[in-house]
Amino acid sequence: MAVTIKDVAKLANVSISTVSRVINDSKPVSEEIKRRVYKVIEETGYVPNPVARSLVMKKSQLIGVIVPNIASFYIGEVLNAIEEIAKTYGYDIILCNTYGEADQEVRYLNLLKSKQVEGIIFLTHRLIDEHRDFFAKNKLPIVMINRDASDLNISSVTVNHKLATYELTKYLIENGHKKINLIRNGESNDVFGVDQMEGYKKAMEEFGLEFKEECIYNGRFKMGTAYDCTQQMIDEDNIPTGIIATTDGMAVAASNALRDNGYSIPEDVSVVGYYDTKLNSIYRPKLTSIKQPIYDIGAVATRVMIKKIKGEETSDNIIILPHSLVVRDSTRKID
Amino acid sequence: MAVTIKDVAKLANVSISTVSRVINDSKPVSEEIKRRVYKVIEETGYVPNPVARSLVMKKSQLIGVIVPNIASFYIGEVLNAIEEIAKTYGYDIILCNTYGEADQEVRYLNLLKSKQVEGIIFLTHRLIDEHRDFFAKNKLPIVMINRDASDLNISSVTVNHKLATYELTKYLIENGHKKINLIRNGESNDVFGVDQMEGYKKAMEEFGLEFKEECIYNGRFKMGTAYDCTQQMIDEDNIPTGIIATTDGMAVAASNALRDNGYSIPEDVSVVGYYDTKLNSIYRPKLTSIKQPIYDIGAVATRVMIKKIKGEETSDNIIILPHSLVVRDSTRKID
DNA sequence: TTGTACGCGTTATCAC
DNA sequence: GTGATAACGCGTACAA
Repeated sequence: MAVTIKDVAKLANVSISTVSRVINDSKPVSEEIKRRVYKVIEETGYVPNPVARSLVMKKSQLIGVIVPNIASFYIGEVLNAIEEIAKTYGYDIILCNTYGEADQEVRYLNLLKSKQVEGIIFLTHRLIDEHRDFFAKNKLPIVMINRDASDLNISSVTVNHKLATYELTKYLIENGHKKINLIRNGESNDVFGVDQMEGYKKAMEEFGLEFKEECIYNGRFKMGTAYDCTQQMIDEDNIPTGIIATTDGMAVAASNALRDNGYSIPEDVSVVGYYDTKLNSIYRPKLTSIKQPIYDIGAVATRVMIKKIKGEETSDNIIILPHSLVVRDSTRKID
Repeated sequence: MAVTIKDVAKLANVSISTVSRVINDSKPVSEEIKRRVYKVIEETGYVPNPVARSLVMKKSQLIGVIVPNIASFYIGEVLNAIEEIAKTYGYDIILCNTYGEADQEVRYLNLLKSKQVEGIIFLTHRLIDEHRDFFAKNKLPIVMINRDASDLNISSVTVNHKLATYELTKYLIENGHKKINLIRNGESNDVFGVDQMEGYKKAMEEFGLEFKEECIYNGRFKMGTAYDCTQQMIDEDNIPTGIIATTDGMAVAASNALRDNGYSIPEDVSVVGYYDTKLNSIYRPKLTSIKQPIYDIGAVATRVMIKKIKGEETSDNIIILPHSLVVRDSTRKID
């Protein structure tokens, strides 16, 4: 059996409350007794039981994190940040992986709540009614990553996806591209896919290029879907001079599909990615992409979360972090 | 305030104990009362408080997981598996990231213990005395991944790294390679690096090739270190016909270093990886590598953990999962 | 400054 | 079959 506060009290010849005061520094205790208690704690190796503490304090020092897929460079890096910052503030994280399934997410929201987590950091693009129900019914602090949720009165940390996609499209246009296909995330209820399309559309129209539905391909955050979309372009004889993909991974998949069909990047087709993950130090040609402060996104989200837990008013409901266009070797100027 | 068992009892006009019996199905309760209780639970949305439950049961339904870096394809995939299987059995996981620092690992071992986790899945290669101390002093169920720890009487799930590296080396030798450099993990206290060297050495000697110290380069599980090692080979004019890297990522980095110096893969140098992560669907040329059942490693480890938690005797202290050599485009036969 | 006693939400032991 | 009641380990009014 582990040593409890009771044992410490007995050994130090003081009351339980005094021990509690010493370890929490909650009320003044005479130096002598303090020393005595510390000595016993030292000797016995006493560690307060966080479960009992949680029960009475109604605080668990736990933050729930819901993500769609751990095995992604982007999410892994975000998790690195969340975990690191949370630990700094004495919080631990409970990890929930959903494979992007909305009902799974809702289940985890409820499960985490029942586990008494003090807040939930939520990484998803799609929001369904059950999500909204949960948010409405529970005043649990929530921070969304990569998804503006200010309409739900939920804090979020993200970059401006619409603007970023606009810049990406604009860059291609300014480099002579006229036929540009977009592989976006086409899942229903997904604002990310909508943002991308709007950014793309805005740039096209701004430069007097026609927006065509058939240039929009719907993928699903999986490399395979981008490969298939690209194969479809080829099969449909709808090959553009530039392809904008939803993620770096999907840009890579698109590139590989092109290559497997005998096309060269960027000689035949320019391809751009998104997120600028570590993938870019791996794949050749290096991808032109939108660089995002991935670690910072996780770090800022966690700091906002901790502020909310502590009841401090957070100034903004949405924090937009800066992004930048990084031009590398997967794109070229055409005439 | 959340509704408690007390509220349910009152509303259903029964005692607390009866409610407890109903929700846990621990003792017979008359059908009628059961129905009444269920009805109240339904109406109030009552959910048992796991914290209170943990306190009395001394069980937290929590499994701690310690990993060196979340943002790695290998670890991400292992985590996917751990999370999925754990959830299946009603366990949640608390994630701890160490960046491979041993003292950080020890700190987390203690922290997790104090958090009342029921077991710890531990992914590391290096073991120092403080680790052993912890294992000796605590009878908490531990499962090690990727690291034989049977000497510490700790269960582990891994592949046979020595054999795998032997096979990799043998494959190169059989394809005419005589000068083969190994970029291994050279951190102190790391058995993985030792296994690799032994496997490499065994193959070399078996085929009558001299084992030379200067063919061993010490990296550290980071792509950058493999890049540097390779650059060093070039600078030292110690360029082999084949390079064996510690991980796929490091193989890619080595390849990129070679390319940046004007060498082609596999024309000038054959490069092989290890782990066969998703990287291999990305990088070109596709890497020859050792394929491992990554997801299964995590899944099996979690199942073993749950068995240990439940006190079921696990037959083996070490579970070796199969690996296989996958030949792709980064290696070639030479004369 | 210190100690007593209660409560947090459950489960489990005992009576009935 | 059902209901009090004592734990579980801790924080905290309240009293001293």
